[in-house]
Amino acid sequence: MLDSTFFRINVSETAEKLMARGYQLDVSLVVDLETQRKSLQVKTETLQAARNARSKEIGLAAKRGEDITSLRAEMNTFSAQLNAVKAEFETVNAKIKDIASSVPNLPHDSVPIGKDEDQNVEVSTWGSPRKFAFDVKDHVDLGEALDGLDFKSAVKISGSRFIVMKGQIAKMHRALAQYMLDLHTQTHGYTELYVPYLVNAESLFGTTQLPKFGDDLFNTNPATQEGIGMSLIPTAEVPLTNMARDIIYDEADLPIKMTAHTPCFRSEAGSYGRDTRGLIRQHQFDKVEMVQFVHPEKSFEALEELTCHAEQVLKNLNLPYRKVILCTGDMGFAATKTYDLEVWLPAQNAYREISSCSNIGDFQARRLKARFRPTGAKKTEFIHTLNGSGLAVGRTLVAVLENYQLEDGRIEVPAVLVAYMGGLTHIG
RNA sequence: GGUGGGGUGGCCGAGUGGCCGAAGGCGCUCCCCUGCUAAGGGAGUAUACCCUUAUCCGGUAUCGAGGGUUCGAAUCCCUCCCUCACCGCCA
Repeated sequence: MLDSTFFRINVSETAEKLMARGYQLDVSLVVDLETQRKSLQVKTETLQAARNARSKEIGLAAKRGEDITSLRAEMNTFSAQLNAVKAEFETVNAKIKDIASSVPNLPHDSVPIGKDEDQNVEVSTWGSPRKFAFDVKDHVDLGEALDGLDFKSAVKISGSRFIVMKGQIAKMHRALAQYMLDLHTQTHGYTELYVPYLVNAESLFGTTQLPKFGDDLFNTNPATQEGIGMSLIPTAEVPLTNMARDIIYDEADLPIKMTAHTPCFRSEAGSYGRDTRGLIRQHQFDKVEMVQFVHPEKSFEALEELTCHAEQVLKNLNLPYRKVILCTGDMGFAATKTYDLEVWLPAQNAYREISSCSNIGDFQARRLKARFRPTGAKKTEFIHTLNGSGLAVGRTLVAVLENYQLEDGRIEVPAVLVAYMGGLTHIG
């Protein structure tokens, strides 16, 4: 959610920036509603002040034993008037909130203008794709041959876009997550959290999955009269970032760095037919997520740092990757700036997204009421939130299988994982 | 799942219709006093929004959430959420 002053004072500038993202803001509507809101609020509060004063008088009169029936009657008509104005005020407010919560964040000035992913800009590449002296297999063929990936059983049990992993491949999947957590907690300074996988609607609103992106979620049955049950988390960003909801931190508490390994559940509505083969796009996948709460002046610095933490995993696994900065048209709803890390997949002969690291600025914090008090200051300020995958575990497994495959179909275990695999150096 | 008790400021805790944004205590901040320490005295100490060039002042809202009754609700009524205790069940 953007600050309301963006809609009052800098409307045209705001609209222009949103245009770069492909969002058209109805400027005159916004200005009109804001003007109405302002005058209705003043009106309402003035009437409320009058009502409070009169009520007090009635109380005193009654105490003196005076007759108050006429005063009461007078107040009844007054209240009717107040309620009418109040209702109008609330209607306008609701409209503004609707608009405000569907407007995406403003891109940072350093973000390239562009329409879609084709206009993303490569920042750097690391490592060079290995040359294979044989025909490479993709992770599906490799995993099935090793009896480690069982798509058939998953379809039977749940449906498409699910996986059953077995044996050493299941173990490697676990090893990858463990390794990532250890790296982030032991050398990158994150605190490990274990969090709920089912979250309520307030949390989803706070991290901006709601109200716009509810279709991407798996929901439990409506549990309340409002019809909103709990939802399976699409990413650990939701529980982690909501840790800050309704909190006022001391300035000295910042930065706060958290990581968690969780499954993620996505309905993948609207991606029918894309990545239908293999583990790339699943309804359920594991991810190690990093989240930071930082001082507003430090958030872009923190984005660089957080992205490096994700890169470090790829480097330590010796997986070639490239880093791209997303253009305005390809960024997520809440982000001010996003780096994607794309890992090399030999079988696809392409780089594929394996991590996405974003600075959200104060966009989530405003919804979350996540604030800090600058040392010595009276007023609170919104913190900035950041999140990034470090990394998507399933896709990392894919990358390891494909990049570490041997001609005979066995998989070499990356050096840093050997200890996590009980000393095993090869699978198969 | 059953029965009963609760949700009030950073924390504890008083408050059953107006004088309550809220006593008192703790904590914290500042000041005074005191060789040091300890003790003592005084003042201050929620959040958001509105008004305001800004500050001060002032206004509005918030006592778990939402709705209702009333001229007026922390206080009465309804619904929901959370929590504690005991019982049952149980990874």
